Amino acid sequence: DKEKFYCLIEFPYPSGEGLHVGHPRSYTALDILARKRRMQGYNVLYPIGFDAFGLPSENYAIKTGIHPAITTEKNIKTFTQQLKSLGFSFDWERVISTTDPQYYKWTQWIFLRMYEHGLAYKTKIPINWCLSCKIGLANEEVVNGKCERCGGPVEKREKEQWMLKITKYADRLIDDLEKVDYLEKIKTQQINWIGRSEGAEIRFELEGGDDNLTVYTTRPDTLFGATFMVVSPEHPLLEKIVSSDQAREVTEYVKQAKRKSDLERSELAKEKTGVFSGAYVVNPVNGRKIPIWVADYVLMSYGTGAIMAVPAHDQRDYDFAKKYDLPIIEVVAGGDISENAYADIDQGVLVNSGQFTGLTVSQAIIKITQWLETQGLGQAAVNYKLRDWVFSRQRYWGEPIPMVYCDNCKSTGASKDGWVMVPEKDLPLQLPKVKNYEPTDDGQSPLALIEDWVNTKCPKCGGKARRETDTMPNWAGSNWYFLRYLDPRNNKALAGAEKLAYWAPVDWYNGGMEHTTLHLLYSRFVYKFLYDIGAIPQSCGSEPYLKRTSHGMILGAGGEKMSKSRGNVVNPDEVIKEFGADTFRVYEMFMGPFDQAIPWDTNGVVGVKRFLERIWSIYHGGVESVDQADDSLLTLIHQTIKKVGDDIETQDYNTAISAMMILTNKIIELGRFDQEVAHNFLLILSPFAPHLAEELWQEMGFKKSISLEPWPEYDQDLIKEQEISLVVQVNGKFRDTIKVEVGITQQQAEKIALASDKVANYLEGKKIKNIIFVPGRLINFVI
RNA sequence: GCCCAGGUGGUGGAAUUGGUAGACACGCAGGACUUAAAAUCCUGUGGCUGAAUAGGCCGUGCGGGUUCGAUUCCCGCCCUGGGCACCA
Repeated sequence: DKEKFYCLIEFPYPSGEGLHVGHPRSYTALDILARKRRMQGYNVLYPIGFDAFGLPSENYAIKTGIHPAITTEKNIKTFTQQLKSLGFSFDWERVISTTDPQYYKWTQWIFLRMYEHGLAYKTKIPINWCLSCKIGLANEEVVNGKCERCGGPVEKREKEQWMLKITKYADRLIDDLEKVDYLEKIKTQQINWIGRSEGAEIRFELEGGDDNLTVYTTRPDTLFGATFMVVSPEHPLLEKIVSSDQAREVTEYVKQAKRKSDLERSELAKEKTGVFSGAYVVNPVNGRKIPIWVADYVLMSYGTGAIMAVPAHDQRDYDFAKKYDLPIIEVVAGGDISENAYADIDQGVLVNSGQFTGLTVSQAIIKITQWLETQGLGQAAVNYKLRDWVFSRQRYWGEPIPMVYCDNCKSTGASKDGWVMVPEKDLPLQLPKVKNYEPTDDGQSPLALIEDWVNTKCPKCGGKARRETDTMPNWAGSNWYFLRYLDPRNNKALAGAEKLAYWAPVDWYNGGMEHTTLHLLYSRFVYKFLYDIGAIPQSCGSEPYLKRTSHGMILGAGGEKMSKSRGNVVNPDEVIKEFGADTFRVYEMFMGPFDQAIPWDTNGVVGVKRFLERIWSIYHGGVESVDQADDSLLTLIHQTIKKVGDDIETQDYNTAISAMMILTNKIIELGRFDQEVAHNFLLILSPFAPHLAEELWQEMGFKKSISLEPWPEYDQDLIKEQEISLVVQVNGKFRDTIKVEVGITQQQAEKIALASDKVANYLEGKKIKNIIFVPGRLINFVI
């Protein structure tokens, strides 16, 4: 009947390098919170697990021939031992690994439900293809447009991939942010990533052909200013419309674009490139003939892959028009288009726009869209930056996608596209053993070579069928892991309804800012889907995480990212061995503001070590233990209880520790303390330095663990200061402070302030024009 | 190029409904203890000036602005970190 509190950290990928000093930053922070919440009487869940599918294990297997499962098991053991040495209060009974078939059974189950609901589909999309290795590459493996393994050229190649329709949830992923308590910057990043925009789709007739070209624009009001059209090099109509005399040039340009990575395409943004296709469209509003260009700054993945270029009112179009000497027609007055495009939408009036001339931009957007609709030339449309999620990988070390392809079912119509689901009773579809972990020459996963696995019976018609050989990305398992913790051994469901109803959603989730747009968004999507199909009880609500905070990265000593190649990696085991687990924990919390990146500094660890040793000595006769210590210490301990408690809630761990250092220094300065101070200090210290606090607690004669004691309350009356020092300024410059009673009035303050010699010096012979009094803060004489 | 953060002493940082800039810690300097060193303890420590723990001036990335008063708010830049899919 205790109130539940579910706090969560992002579970680690158990890499071969072992625990990084960055991992414990987040784990310690929420361990402090978990311990405080337990002391406050909550039923706390603080679980840990391993996100163990992934590229590094697979690459290691390719290099050494050691099965990824073996590597993974070994790495998990190392991580477990390292995590345990830091004294985190994780629930070790609930440990999960995404590579466990009993776990990924449910990852596969979720995929099947998505397929059933039309959210999983196959389509052709471009992937990175290494021309010499003849395999598909992850973005991360493409470095400066070259293959990371062989250094050879990489190009884009179309490949059939499973996709998840996250775009269907785009609006809800934005709107529901109102229901949750995330750091504002996290919400902003997500909203910008989803990138909802409203505009119009407009059809342009191709000159001398039956086809038409549809563009998406957020500025339909500038339609009269469209002087050319740009299609992306991947546009499906391009081949058809290109004129014979431009064909060679266009083909060459498309080939070049294929070689460029997306990063390159964006880095070369300053100098725009493009070629004329030789074809024209007709502007529906004025019948003007408009040339069609091809340029790689237009992406097939956004909108329709084609834009109407309005150089007068879009800077990129402007640059392009200047470079290729294309006409620039002003249709919104208010700017100076001789220098730059005029893109302000809040002011400006239409010119050169026929019947729409004279309208404001916002009026024109509505009127022109309406006009397009009545003419059958286009309609209002919403677009998102967010794209559907590519869900398949041509890799071995991932969850097999539980789908079977059956020609027979396709021909009979039993399956529209030939794909048939593996029945739930056959899950988990286990990853078979292979001899070779390399993808095949034609870019298929290594699973494709295992004939007796690939060839199977169709679950629907019993005929010959072939299994899908792609596997899922590493995000598949990490999207829902927080639900499995609630019921980790359940083999009837991903988690039982009662357990879900009790524990879900997560109350506080902390993770890296780098996961804001991928993991965090993907997992919100998956959770919403599970909620929609009733796999999660209604009472849990439609958001997985009520609160989301983020920690900054820990960098190497020089402020650079820690990496093997830079040789600036700090091994947590060595720090723990030399300084102890509590020092390690407290240092990581003390080193700087929790949400910001910060360089590691071994010198700083020394200060924390001294702090903890001073505490030890206080409790070992270093100061006198008296019946009742000074009032000033009593005030300070209560102020510290408040400060530490508040700071844990706002994640200002560094100032909480600083407050405890101040308390320590005060006790040493006084040379004495009493039982009340001694007890309370250990209680508030215990979440930060659990080993030390527990040891001292036991030495004081307590039998029960300090972690089971209640969190101390502070006394409101005791923390109030009776006297304050009021700042006296003359013309805004600090001149003196005066000791005054808390509730002093302006008249009294003026009197005391004017009596000060220092102040009088500055006021002598001057006329006081104004006096500003801020109660409890300052008094300022303006002369 | 786009989105999100950040820039304060020798170093990590503290302080924001606008109100004493530099808490706490590291480092450094001086001292105590020691045969000596380490550890520990004490004192000092933003810069310039000054005999001064008297006073003065300067000082929170840069340039402007608002204000009695700006690290904090506004405008324009520069630099660093995280993310990226040129988002029309």
